[in-house]
Formats: sequence, C-alpha cells, structure tokens
Amino acid sequence: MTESPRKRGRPATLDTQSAMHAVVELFRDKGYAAVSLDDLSEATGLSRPSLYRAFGNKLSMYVGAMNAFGQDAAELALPKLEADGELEDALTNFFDAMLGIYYRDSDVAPGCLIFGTAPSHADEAEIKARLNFGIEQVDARMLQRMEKAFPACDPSRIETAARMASNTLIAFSARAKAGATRQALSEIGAESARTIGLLLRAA
Amino acid sequence: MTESPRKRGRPATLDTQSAMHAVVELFRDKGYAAVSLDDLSEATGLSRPSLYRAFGNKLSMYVGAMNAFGQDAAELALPKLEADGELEDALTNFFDAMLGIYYRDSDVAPGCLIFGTAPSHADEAEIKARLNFGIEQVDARMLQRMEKAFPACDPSRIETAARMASNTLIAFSARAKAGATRQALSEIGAESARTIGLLLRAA
DNA sequence: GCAATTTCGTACCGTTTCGTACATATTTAG
DNA sequence: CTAAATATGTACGAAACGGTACGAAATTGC
Repeated sequence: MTESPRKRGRPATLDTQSAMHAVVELFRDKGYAAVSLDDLSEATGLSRPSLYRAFGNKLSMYVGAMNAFGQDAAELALPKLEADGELEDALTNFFDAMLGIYYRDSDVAPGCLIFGTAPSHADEAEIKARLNFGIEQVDARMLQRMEKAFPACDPSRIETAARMASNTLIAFSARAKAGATRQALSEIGAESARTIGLLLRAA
Repeated sequence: MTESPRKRGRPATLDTQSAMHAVVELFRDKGYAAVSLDDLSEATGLSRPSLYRAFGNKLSMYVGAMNAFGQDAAELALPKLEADGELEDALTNFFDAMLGIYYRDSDVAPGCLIFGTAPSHADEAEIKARLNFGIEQVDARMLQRMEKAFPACDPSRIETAARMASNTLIAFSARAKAGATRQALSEIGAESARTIGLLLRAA
C-alpha cells in the first residue's frame, strides 16, 4: 500500500467490496443470464455506468463474482479441511463450513455460485475455465489432505477417495437448490466423511 | 389410442417428438434464461406461435424438456442399474450409460439438463420441484438396488452408500461441463462403484 | 363449390436488454 | 478564482425479448 498523495479529481464514493458482495448474492440466486444489469444496479445501489467502470461488462462481473466467492469460501472453509486431527473430523467440519455458505442465512438456499450456476453457462469459455479451476482446486486440496492423513495408503485409492469427497461437495449445491435442509446435508456429509475414513483405514 | 376418424381441418405437419428433442439439446447447452424463443424456433424449425401451441410458454417448455430428458435417461440407463449380477458392475454400467447421455456425441459435453442447468434456475418453483424430483428418483433407485444386493446390510450404511452414488452422478454433470473427458469420468465411476461395493461388503 | 374447421406463420406490440455519450458534480493545482 | 482532473448518474439508442392478434393455407362435410 503506497501512501495516497491525495488524488486530483472528485473522490470516489463507491464501495467496491460491498458492491461485489451484492453482485455475488444476486448471481447466486438467479444464475448468470437471468440477472440484468438493472437488477445489479438496484442491488448494489450503483448506477449502471458505475458498475461498468468498476467491474467491466456483465461477463467479467460474473467471473469476478466467481473469484470473490471462491476466495471467500477458501478462506472460510479450507482451514477446517487442513486442520490437524482425524481426517473424518476435518472433512465433516469442512462440509459444514461450506454448507454454512451454501445456505447463507436464508430459508431458501442459494447454493454454490460456482458449482450451482456456472455449469449452466459453461458455453462461455471464461466461465467454463473458472469452473474447471474450482473443481481442480477442491480435488487437489482433498488429495493433499488425505495424503497427509494416510501417507502409506495406495495412491490410487486415495485419489478415488478424494474424488468422492469432491463429488459430495459438488452435489451438495444441487441438493441445496433443490430444497434439501441444511441438517440433512450435514448428516450426509458426516456419514460420507466417516465412510471415506473407513475406506482409507481399510488399506 | 382411439381410431382417428379423420379430423376436420388442416392436417398437422409438426413433429412434436423431434421438436422437443431439439428443445432439450438447446436448453442443455445454454441453460434456461440464455435461450430465446427465436433460438428455439430456429433449432426446431417451428415458428414461435407453433412452439407456443405445442408446448406453452418458455417456462413450461423447459419443464417439459426436463421431463423428456428424465424419461429418456431413465429408459436408457436405469435398466443397467437394475440388472442382475454384481452391484459393482451394475453401478459401473449405469454410470457409463449416463455418461453416454451427458457427452452426447459432441466434443463439448452438454452434461445433464436436470443436474447441470436446473440448479441455476431453481428460483422458479416449478423448476425447483422438478429438480428435486429428479434427485429423489436417483436416490430412491440407488437405495432400492443396494437393498436388493445386500438385504442384510445395515440400513443406514446402505443409505449413505446410495447417497454417495447419487452424488457421483450429480457431480459428473458439473465435471463434464467443466471439460473433463468422458474416459476420466468413466474411470472415476468405476472406481467409485468398486469402493461402494467394498464398503457394503465390509458390513 | 361453399361453409365450417383446424393449422400455421407474418407482422406487430410493449417491455426490457446491454451498452455508452455526455452533462454535471466534486475535488486539487496553480 | 480558474483550469485541470476525476467521479458519477441522466438520458438515450439500437437491438432483442416474450407473447399474441389476425389473416392465409389446407383440409372435411355437405
């Protein structure tokens, strides 16, 4: 951060951070195509040209929202996964943390911006690429955590277990959007974690 | 089917079946909101008013597409799941059959209309309900098949295994849209099937 | 052949869409 | 106080949107 030598013109009043938050929530609720710039304008309190100047066109707003959402989720939930202790507990806590995001506070779960809405718009190359990145990240972190927990285990078995854990998380978004209760998914998460642990211990 | 006593007016030339097929493919590629009635008109070869008369408004077209897709998938893949023999083989063959649908023939996988695009538009009550029905169906069939294979197994363990199998299928849609190769998913499917079998046998 | 009946597409409506030109507001530099 | 610089929203435009009224086309009954 360089010291601001006080810029020249009119000082900016726009709060990029909170605006992006509103953008994320809107895209999460309604997907990409169904959200209009006017919707975004109303939700953020910014005029349409201001949105443009801040985030570019609609597509780059959505990709920016994917990045913001991904970063928030990583900061909130990854520590749970990477915590020391039993793998089962780490997985369970990670799932629960992600469910906390998927269910926000509302009764109608908005689910995951990346796994929930991006597949519907993957004909856009940028969205597809960012979606793929998100999946790769989850796969990689799962793999890493399981290798750490069971360094002697058969690598291909670990890989399968990691993929199953990722698949659980990905499917949770669809289930949340379909109306499953948070508690129901939390239990599935815990059971899946137990099962995956069982599997890796039975080497 | 009652015998047609030859209707009175101009004979219909529209082929509802193949038109619905085109509708499914378009919604599968681009989701609900991103598809315009003009797009549908071009893809089906029907005029916009004809589409209306045949399938109602855009929303009911989409829900109709979900039904058509679900029925096709059920007819094509469910027999694989419900076939006699080892559970692992049945699961593997079921996953492969579904992947055949998810990947169509194209190099760019359109994925699953229901699990892939519907979550993005679940703010529409009808879509949400149909999505939920799809998930319930898969869950129920999985459960049923596993109970058949291991009638003596702990019910709660079977339920967990069934949910994990469903989650695999649901996640495949997102993975396909993200660019995973069909072969890669086929292998994950087979490994997951083996793992689930292992789990249920280790009762 | 003529009227009744059904199917189908042209042409239109009002609204909404994304994107931007441009005038206005607010600050610093001199 | 004036000019330069930066930020912001009003207001506009061209296109696309979902949906439908209505007339043309094609058949059967008499």
